[in-house]
Amino acid sequence: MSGQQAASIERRSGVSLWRQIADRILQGIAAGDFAENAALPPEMALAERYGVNRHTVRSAIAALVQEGVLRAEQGRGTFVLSRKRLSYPIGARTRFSTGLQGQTSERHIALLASSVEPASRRIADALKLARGAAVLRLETRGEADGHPVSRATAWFDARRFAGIDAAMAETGSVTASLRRFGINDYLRQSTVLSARHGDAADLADLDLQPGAIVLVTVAVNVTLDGQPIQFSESRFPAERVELKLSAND
Amino acid sequence: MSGQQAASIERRSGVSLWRQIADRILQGIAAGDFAENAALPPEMALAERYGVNRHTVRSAIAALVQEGVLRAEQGRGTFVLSRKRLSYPIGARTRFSTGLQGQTSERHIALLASSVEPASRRIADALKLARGAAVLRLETRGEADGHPVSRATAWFDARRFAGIDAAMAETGSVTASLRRFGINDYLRQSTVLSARHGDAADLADLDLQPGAIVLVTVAVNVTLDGQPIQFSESRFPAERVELKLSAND
DNA sequence: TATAGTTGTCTATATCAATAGACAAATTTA
DNA sequence: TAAATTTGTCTATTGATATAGACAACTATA
Repeated sequence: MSGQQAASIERRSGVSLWRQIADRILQGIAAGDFAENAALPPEMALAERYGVNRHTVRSAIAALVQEGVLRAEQGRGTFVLSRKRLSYPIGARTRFSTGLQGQTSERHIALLASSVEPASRRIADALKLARGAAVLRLETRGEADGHPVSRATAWFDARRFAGIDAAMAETGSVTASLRRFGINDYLRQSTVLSARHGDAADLADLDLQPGAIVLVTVAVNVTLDGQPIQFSESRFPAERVELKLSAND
Repeated sequence: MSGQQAASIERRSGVSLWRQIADRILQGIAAGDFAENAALPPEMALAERYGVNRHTVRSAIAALVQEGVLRAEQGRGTFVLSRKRLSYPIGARTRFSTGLQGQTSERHIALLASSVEPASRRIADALKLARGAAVLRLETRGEADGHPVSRATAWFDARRFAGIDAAMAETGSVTASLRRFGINDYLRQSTVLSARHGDAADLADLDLQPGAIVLVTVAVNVTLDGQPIQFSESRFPAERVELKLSAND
């Protein structure tokens, strides 16, 4: 809960104090401890609150200014720029574009790369294919109002969905692409969720700073009669996206 | 996906190289790149793989030995101790004990603290109470086979559920405690998921090292006719728990 | 227009993090 | 037994991190 954070700065943890303080400030903004568009407490006050030197606080602030979270103005103060976290709904009918409707004015899926490869055991099992069967792998990035909000790797049966990469590149939508293959509706069969630090590729693709956290979902989509059609792993930047799980639908 | 991690060690990120490499090794274990009970590659090989000095790898390994993830034996190698991630199911009927059945031999919820407080706007809204109405806050820790797997803060209507703290302390179960108040079944209405670095209190309660990631769920439970009875925020250690979202029930 | 409060810049010092090289100690293999 | 492999320990050097203090530059306010 907000306000519950005690003196939680850890030394000798392998994470520098300025990065820990930057993370705490981010949390504070997310929790509402630091209001948007308002001034942060002065550097000296923050230094006392966290039990560190003013210069250490300055390093944290400099990093957040660099990330576009804060704006510092000499003589006036340091201000919180407004940036709401997107709420990405996950349920039986999880759709990228539909899910973010109302929160963004524009969104689409960009195809970064695609390739055909033999199915690993994990993927073959999920798609109910023979091990080693050809699968089409799509590397995609979800973008909303020009900002990356997801980075996904998806696998399809290469025989059944030959050319879905071209469809994705053209339409920018999984739903629209599947429709070209006669699939007008599909359901999410399973979702497994975890979190970790983003790796270099994720950080680059999602425009994140080193140390940023990504939410990871591993999901299987099926047709209405339960036939698996898509296996995917998606990474979401935790600082910009939260996942809203819908119990029903 | 596993094996896809490139040279993702970032310098000058505020996160030390040895901590990043320790995290990478943890990921590698989770992803199956490093098999359990088997030897890790030699320190020199890891140093080359990650593009750092052998001593830096040694620092990472030392940290993981300290955390109980690895065991190093002079002359033989460094070995991965077995520790599977628990898979915690989240769905319409999310139950702590039932959900972990089959994965652990023993599990219960320990009551750390409880207090009565006026409902904040967020809690009043979720529980459909008047703002400032008395709510009972329970601080709990979920434990499985003696290891902490969750840390939750839950709020109940203090009038309707007076004494549920004592019931929790006695039964170690939310489901059993609610039964004493005439509630034999309940559903999860909503779950919102996010992730962050654990704060000091979380780290202490969940027995985590600084820098560890926690998965955070904010959920509302309701009776079968839709009456909200519980609002809760739970923190799960990402290195030990994954969340399995069930589409249906 | 002073004055107080705030961010920005500079110097200096101590500790941590990372690299480099050498060799010891223990284990496995030929 | 000898050689090769692997972890453990030591010294030394460099750069990043953190602390400390002083003062400049800028803004808002009395």
